[in-house]
Amino acid sequence: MTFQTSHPNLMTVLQGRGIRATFPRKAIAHLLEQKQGAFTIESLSEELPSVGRATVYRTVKLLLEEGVICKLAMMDGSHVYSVSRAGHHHHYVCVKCGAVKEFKAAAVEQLLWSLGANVPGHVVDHRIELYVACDYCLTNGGKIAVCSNRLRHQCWGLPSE
Amino acid sequence: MTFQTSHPNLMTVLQGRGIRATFPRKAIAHLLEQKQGAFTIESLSEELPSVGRATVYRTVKLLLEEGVICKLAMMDGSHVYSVSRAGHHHHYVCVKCGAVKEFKAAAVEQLLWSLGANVPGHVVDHRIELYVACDYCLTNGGKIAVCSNRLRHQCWGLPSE
DNA sequence: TTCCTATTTGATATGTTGTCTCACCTTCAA
DNA sequence: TTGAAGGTGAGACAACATATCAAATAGGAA
Repeated sequence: MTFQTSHPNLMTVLQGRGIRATFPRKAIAHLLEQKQGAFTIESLSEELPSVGRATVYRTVKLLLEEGVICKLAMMDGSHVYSVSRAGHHHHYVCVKCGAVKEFKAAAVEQLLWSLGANVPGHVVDHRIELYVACDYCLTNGGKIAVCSNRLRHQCWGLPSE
Repeated sequence: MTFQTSHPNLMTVLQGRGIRATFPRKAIAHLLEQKQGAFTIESLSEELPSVGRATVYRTVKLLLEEGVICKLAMMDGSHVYSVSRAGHHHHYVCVKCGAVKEFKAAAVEQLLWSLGANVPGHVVDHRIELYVACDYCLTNGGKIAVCSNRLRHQCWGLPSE
């Protein structure tokens, strides 16, 4: 398993791909460079009141398409975003404080590949998320709540007969 | 990998858990027993015009809490539901026709367990979804579209430095 | 069977999240 | 410096989901 934290200047990377460096984009890119955990579009919008809501949505969509941020599904189905600092990777998310960490694990890809071989059809993509209670939250009683009611059961089936 | 298809009478199971057998619930349970693939709340609502929309939402929520259906995240972040026919399991979803199949794979659980051991904190839950183009869609050119624009890249990071 | 009450329902209001439109503004190459 | 292509903000609109509340119902008690 590998963790990555460093990343180059976002706006420079985007300009290199032919994307115009407008004021809102620079502001968002600058903000994202400092983000450690997960964020929502609304939180971005609140932090940048001078940027229109529609533009925040548009820019986040652009950044997703460019692969510099990731969209994560929380346990309750809501979404958060996080800056993508590695190549293809997966996430673990603290269900209490919203902290997101990336991990890469060759074993995961290997396993998915072998699962894919058993699936009738052609595997196009996959999604893996680990939901955790992080060390900080465990030792602090989970007080830094961001996403309180996200801890819910899903996919516990009927007893098969 | 194991596939499961049979399931007991839904409403009976729910009654056994102290849930009242009202007309709308019976209607929804009956419909779900016949569902093979994924469905949305709107589609359920259309199939049951005599049941109020709010009640469909409420009942789906109830069934989720009871674990008899699963909520699946599609690649574009939208949601579909499917009847949960096994115990803990994962899904593969056809991104063209929306067909959903469950699978169980001990290897997955084993791997996730070992990943969890490397994660700082306590793993609470996980989510795995495989997105596929199913056999039917591959041989039929994917014409039975349900979820057309769901085939999109996610989580392709910046080159790490 | 009838009655009673807690639960459930449907209609509708409201909230949340995201997209669309369009007049105006900005970027950046020539 | 200039002009065209592209981007922006405000607000309308759309899709999806929850809250409210009077009326209806399920199902146990009598």
